[in-house]
Amino acid sequence: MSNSKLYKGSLSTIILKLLADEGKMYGYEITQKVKQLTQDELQIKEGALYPALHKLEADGLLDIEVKKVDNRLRKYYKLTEKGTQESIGKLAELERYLSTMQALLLPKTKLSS
Amino acid sequence: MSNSKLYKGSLSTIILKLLADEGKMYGYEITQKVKQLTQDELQIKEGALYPALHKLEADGLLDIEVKKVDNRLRKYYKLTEKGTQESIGKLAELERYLSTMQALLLPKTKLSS
DNA sequence: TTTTATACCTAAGTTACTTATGTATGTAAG
DNA sequence: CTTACATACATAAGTAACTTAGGTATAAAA
Repeated sequence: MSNSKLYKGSLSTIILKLLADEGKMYGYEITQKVKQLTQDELQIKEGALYPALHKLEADGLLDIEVKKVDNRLRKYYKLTEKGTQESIGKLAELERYLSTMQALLLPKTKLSS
Repeated sequence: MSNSKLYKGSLSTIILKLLADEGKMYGYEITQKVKQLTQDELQIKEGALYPALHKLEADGLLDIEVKKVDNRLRKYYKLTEKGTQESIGKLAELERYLSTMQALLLPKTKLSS
């Protein structure tokens, strides 16, 4: 993948899912976590990530907590209650999409008419 | 789904896959086949389909054969040799994407740290 | 005769990315 | 010691791939 445009539309869902799992994360950490979980297959670009985080925050799905670690700034994000609700819905939608795509790809790979 | 933008980037792969399965299809038939295979979950819009077909043809992946059935025009598309090759690659890429996404969604749904 | 289905088409608008840049600190390498 | 790489944030401009909205035309159903 890496440069495949296939994941378009799923970035915010990925972010919400990671935050639901990890509690709180900062931007750079998210990019590294995604790389790790996907074995470098999916590289979240900073130019995509930060605007996405800002939008999720503006929509009231995320809260920010700024910390200074090693004299470097970190902006930790965590889900609001609304964000938790939204993450559930978005995850369900993404999972439905994935199985829909599976259904599209399977026929004739097997033995159907 | 229906209106979800999640499938962005996968339309041409879907077209190639269907043609690999069915041999030849016309545009309208493709929209109906996708609806049927996905139980109305995924609705290919004509505004997306026809430009995609034209592009695939321009790229030398599809051949056209025009037929008149019931006094109505049909443009049947089928894979060229190049199109067959491309469909294999695109399908592999899409399948890799799907399992990558699965990998992203699984952790913490289970019992991992 | 109006709607629905079949069958094609394109232009304009939108969205969500990529690419390219920029700032700033800390660490490793040469 | 200075250059490159990693960490950590950010935005602006460009692009791709859709959606929306319109158009033409025939046939069947209401």
